[in-house]
Formats: sequence, C-alpha cells, structure tokens
Amino acid sequence: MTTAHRPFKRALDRLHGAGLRPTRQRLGLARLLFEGCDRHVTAEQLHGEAVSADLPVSLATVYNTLNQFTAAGLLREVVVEAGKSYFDTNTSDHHHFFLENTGRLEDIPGDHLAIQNLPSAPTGTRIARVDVIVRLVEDGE
Amino acid sequence: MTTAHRPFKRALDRLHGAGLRPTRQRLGLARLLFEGCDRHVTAEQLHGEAVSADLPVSLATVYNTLNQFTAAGLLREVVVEAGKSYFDTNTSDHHHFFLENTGRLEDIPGDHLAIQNLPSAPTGTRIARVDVIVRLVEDGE
DNA sequence: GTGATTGCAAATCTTTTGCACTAAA
DNA sequence: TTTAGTGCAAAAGATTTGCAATCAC
Repeated sequence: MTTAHRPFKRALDRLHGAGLRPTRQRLGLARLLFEGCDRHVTAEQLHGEAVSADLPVSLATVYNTLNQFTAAGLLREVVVEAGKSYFDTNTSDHHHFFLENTGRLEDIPGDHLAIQNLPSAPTGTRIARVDVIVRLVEDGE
Repeated sequence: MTTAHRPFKRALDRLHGAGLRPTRQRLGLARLLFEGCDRHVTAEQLHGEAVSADLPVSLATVYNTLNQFTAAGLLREVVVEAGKSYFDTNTSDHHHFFLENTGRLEDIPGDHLAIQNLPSAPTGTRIARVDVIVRLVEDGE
C-alpha cells in the first residue's frame, strides 16, 4: 500500500524541489516541520523534537538545516527577540503576534491587515519585506 | 557663564527624572545619546564612542546602562537582526527602515504610516506595541 | 558611612565553523 | 567513487552576572 508513504514522499519532493539532497536528517526534520499545520520553531525546540522522535541529529545540523531551508525558501526567519531566531513554515506574506510573556509566536489570522501610507524606499534601495510584529502582554500588566 | 553647562544639566535632569543616580558614566553616556539628533546605537558602537570621548566605561556597564535607560523609558529597544540589539533614542510611536546590506536602522519619516484592520488581541492579552520593520536591500538585488 | 554603581573577568546563551567520518548519487 | 552532508567539539559573538573596589549622597 503506497498510502503509508505519502508523508515521506511529500517531504522527499519538497527537498528535491529545493535542490537539497534528501538525507536522513533533512527528511526527518522536513517531516517534523511540514507535516501538520504551520508552525514557528526555534532550533533548540526542533532539536528536542527530533531527539524525542529518535531522529539522530546534532544541534549544529539542525541550525545548518534550518538555514538551508530558509535559503531555499521553504522557511522564513522571524526576528522578535534579540538573540533568538524563530523559523516559520508559512512563507506567504503575513504578520505575527508575539506573546512577550511566554515567547510564543503566532500568525495574525486573516489577511486583512494592511499598511497605509508606506513611504517609498530611499533612493538606491527597494523594499525586500515588511514585518509587522504585534507584541502582546498578559492583560492588566 | 552658565550656558556652557546646559547640555550637562539637561542630561542630569533626564537622569533625575528617571530616578537614576547621576554617575560619571551614566551622565557621559546620556550626553552621547541625547545631545544632538535622535539616534540608533548598539552597545558596541556606544562603547566605542565613549572610549573615543575619554569616558572611562566598560562594555558591561554600557549594556547595563542601556538596559536601565530602556527600563526607565528613556530608550526603546528595536530588534531587527537575530543576535543584535539596537537602542533608539526616539521613544515616541514610530517605525523603522532597516538596511539589510549595511545594518543601518532609520526612522520612517513622517507619522503617516498606519495599520489597517489590526485584529484585536487574543483573550487575556493586550497589545503592548506594534513594530513595523521595512527591510530594504540595495536596488537590483 | 553606607548603599548603589562600576569594572573586570568569567559565565551564559545562541549560533557558526573546522575537520575527520559517513552516506547519497 | 566522488562529493555533499553530518557529528562533534571548539570557536565566535552578544549579553549577563558575581564580586571586590569605588563613588554618590
């Protein structure tokens, strides 16, 4: 039955599509990242999940892999806290809520958020991306 | 002539206002930061300036001071790159251009930029701040 | 005086790198 | 077989911390 292999095949195709050799750890990490819903992970987090899932992988390789995936357009890096990188599996144009208390990062639902009167880029430059981070704190703080 | 002491007095008042004891290095750093136009500095940068200006101060103290100033509302921290903090002397509500090539951070001129259809904060939370970072790259990249 | 502040060095934390080893094509 | 990828440990960079010495009040 081929059905059981579909998630595996999807991950494989994704790597092929990005021109990345499908090694054991890249496949395993791709499955952790892309099966299921969109997610926001740190390298440390993903490494923990990989270890729990009996995928032998070092933290250094997780970092390398996340950077390769990002360069290949499979992931997007989101910077919200100094000294910590989040990687977002949703690479489409969208923005984020950041819960300062817990360190959680979430997509802002809907695609309604828009920016008015964005100034044009200074001469000699163009806009690569616009990031909007809505920082949330616990009520009553 | 008291005129010559005005910048010193302004820095002193600012520290008093924030409830911070006006030590030599806090005064010196405050003058570097707040005399002149608004600026965006990293700890490393400011430390370099202090040393050039013959203000004896260690990098650790620069970090501590920047954090104290931020906690006191004299500065605002802007996060644009993983692993690097910028401190902005303009604490009013505004947004930023970030030049990815050079690492320069600039205020977006004018106060016209506005956000449309911002979703309400999830239950139990409130919006602490909205950061907009417009990432620029050199033309033709 | 006395409690806050500083300097320094060491510690911490995140991320990257060098290199011998292993696995994919 | 040949080249890319991995693991590990070490390096690197940014920031924080512990503690004795120093300074503001």
